[in-house]
Amino acid sequence: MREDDSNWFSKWEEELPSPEELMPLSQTLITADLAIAFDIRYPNSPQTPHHHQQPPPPPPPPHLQTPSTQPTTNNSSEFDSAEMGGAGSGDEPARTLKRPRLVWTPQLHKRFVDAVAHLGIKNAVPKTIMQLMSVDGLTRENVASHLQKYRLYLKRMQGLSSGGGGSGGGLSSASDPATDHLFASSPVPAHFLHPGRPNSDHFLPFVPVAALQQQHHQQQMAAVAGHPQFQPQYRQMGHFGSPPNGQFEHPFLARQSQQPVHRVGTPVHNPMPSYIEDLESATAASGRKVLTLFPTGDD
DNA sequence: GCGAAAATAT
DNA sequence: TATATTTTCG
Repeated sequence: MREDDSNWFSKWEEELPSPEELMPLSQTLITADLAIAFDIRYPNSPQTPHHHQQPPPPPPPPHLQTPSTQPTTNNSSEFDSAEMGGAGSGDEPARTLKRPRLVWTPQLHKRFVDAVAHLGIKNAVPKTIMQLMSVDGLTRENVASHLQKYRLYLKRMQGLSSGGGGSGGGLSSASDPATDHLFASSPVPAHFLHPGRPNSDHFLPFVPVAALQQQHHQQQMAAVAGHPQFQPQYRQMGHFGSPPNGQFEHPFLARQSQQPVHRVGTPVHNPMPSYIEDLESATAASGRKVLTLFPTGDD
């Protein structure tokens, strides 16, 4: 079991989205103007057949919440510069803006579950979970509300699996596809369901120091427009054992196609994805625009 | 700061 | 309409 401890983090690390995954997000932070100014050009994804071209200039200014209506007219709205005169600085938006709706993607949720599992249901409270998750941009409120839902989900599961046994890998049909899509995407630690059964599990060795220490620095959240959903960037805590001054900040590199799930009458074969653990979803073809977060002063 | 409920957006 | 996420209240 000790080995497990040492391994869990490694495994965890591996699960973390590769830089590539995060890249696209960073790109969005750069506005066209800015990019031009800096002579930066993103190797944007291959031209999608026929779709609305990627939004022109993703509004850099941390504003957000694009009205998700009308994907066709990607005209962004008129938010942006000009609007907050009282901000004092004027150009740099204060961190007083409202954050965009957080989208709990399977990955995020997985992290959440992991954190909760590692903490043990007992210590799994919003603040702690949030810290353990080390997800930039995630707020305690976000976690709290998700936790609320998650608990509800667990409760439901208990009820359904209580009488019968669902032992043996046979996942009972406790989860409604429509009800808990997200939750179903990540395995629920068995112990969660048995509070009254101190099995071998909770004893969380230690938590990454990096995760606990308050790093009030510049954290940025990225936003994606189009189908991508809001994906908070995991804080850079990869190696806490690394040199104290090991500050590798790779701004933005190149990243290309992620995996646009174009399921729009495209001649793509659906090999019956047995189980996608990356993204799924797409909430609706309406085209949810996404959100962007920005430096939160505190956390 | 936590948890639950209400409110709101999608 | 139902669901997801946020905001408010105890």
